[in-house]
Amino acid sequence: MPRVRFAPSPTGFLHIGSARTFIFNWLYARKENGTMILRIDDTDVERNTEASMQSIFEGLRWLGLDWDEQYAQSERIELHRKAAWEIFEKGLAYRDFTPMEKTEEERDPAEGPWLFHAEMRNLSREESDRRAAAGEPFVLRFRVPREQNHWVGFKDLVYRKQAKKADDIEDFALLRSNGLPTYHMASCADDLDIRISHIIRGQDHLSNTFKHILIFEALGGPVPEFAHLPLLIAPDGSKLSKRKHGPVVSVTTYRDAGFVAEAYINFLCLLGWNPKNNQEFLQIDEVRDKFSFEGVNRSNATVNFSEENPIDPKALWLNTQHLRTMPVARLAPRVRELMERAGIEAPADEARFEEIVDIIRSRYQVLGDFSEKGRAYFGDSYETTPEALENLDKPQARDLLKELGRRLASSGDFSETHIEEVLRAVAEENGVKAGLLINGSRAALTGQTVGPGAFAVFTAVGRERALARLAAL
RNA sequence: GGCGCUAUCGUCUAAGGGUUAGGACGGAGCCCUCUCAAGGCUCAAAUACGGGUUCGAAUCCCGUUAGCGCUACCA
Repeated sequence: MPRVRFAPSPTGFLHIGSARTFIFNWLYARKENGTMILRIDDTDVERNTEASMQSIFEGLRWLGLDWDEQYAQSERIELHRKAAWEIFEKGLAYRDFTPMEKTEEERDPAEGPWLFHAEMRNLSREESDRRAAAGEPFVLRFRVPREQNHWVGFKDLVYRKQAKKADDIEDFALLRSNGLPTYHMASCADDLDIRISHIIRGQDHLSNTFKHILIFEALGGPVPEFAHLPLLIAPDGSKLSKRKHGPVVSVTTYRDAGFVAEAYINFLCLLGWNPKNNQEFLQIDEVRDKFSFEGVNRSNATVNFSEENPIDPKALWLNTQHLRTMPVARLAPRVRELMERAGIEAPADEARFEEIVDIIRSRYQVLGDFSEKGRAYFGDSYETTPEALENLDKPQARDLLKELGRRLASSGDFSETHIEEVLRAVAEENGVKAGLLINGSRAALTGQTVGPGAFAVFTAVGRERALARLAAL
């Protein structure tokens, strides 16, 4: 059974690319009956913040996807260190006493790639131990094989066969001069210890994988399977960054814009993956059932946003699809919460509340529409638009609408069919087109010229309010 | 600079030797209609470039170009 992990480093909010990586890990774990692990890669004490950690959890909580085990790397540093020294003891790593500044100077890209300091790589164990004992600072470097034609390879589940000459890999660091493990060291030691079977992550790690394989092998552990995901990029082709692209890169932006998590997950899944059957509107369970790395493509996906349209239109479209089709019982609580925050006194009765939501939801795009365009359906504080006023100001409109109200008031029947009958009768008796009263009703009852069918509007607004609004004309 | 990855409509993508290069979003138009949506129909819109291989290439190979990634004692 596969064991997969999502390993964010808490240096910012939950990035949409990270969210997608989480989702793909989750999809695979759940599809294969595996284990989903959340590992916080918080080894960089300089940049980690508690706030960032919270925002990652906040984002994941909103997405509503779960995990089975959780670890924090910072609590496992001894394990990483032990692993590093194990590699050293096997002769596969060595101490490099070169000061950091000197190393930096020596690395001149124009001169070609830097691989290692020969003197340090060749230092005898005795000399190395002696200098270390004397307190001289060092970094522990991996001794990358230097025989002619040594290749490191693996088969990526998405990018297929990958191979690299060892001579194109520098002797990378395992332990810093302060004794703390580097990312490569910590990550691999943990993956081995936690028995990760599949590493599913962004393609930005594809090149790093060669180093990781070297570490896994040096530790004698099984080398996990790898699946790299194409990256999410901005319309200008650069990678998504908060500094450059602003809030579009944070998942909370979409939550705040009124997305239902189901829709946003759906959108993210479609970036770099497809079910091969042209289906795009999918529930997470369907994606899970259809998921395979075969369906993941290899080129980066552009998130389509601009100044004028900060939200990808396809994401918006998916949101409308989910909004109008998801079980009302699932949608209603979210709308309820929104109403409370907006200070709208919605009906307390849940069945009644759901009825209203169900009637109006099919023309809304985002949750916020319920508290904006939907005000009149839930409470009495709403504005009447100039267009609606025009409809009411048409000759006879107000009088006949009042008359309609009186007739409805005198009847116990408030069904849509009955309302329609009465309305058409009033129109006919007075020699006006039904449209005058139909559009007038909508204007009178909601203050708007757009919305559900006029008779449904009566039901949605409710008898008491509807009659009051007609009477008040 | 070195190494690696990638390249189909504006965007997400399908087609892994033979298709009028398909679908979706977005755009335009028509139909439906009590409004607005939805829905149905139609239209515009793509194989980066150059060479091969082949009877035949979006698909395979090579090169060019472009983008991205790695090249840190960051992750």
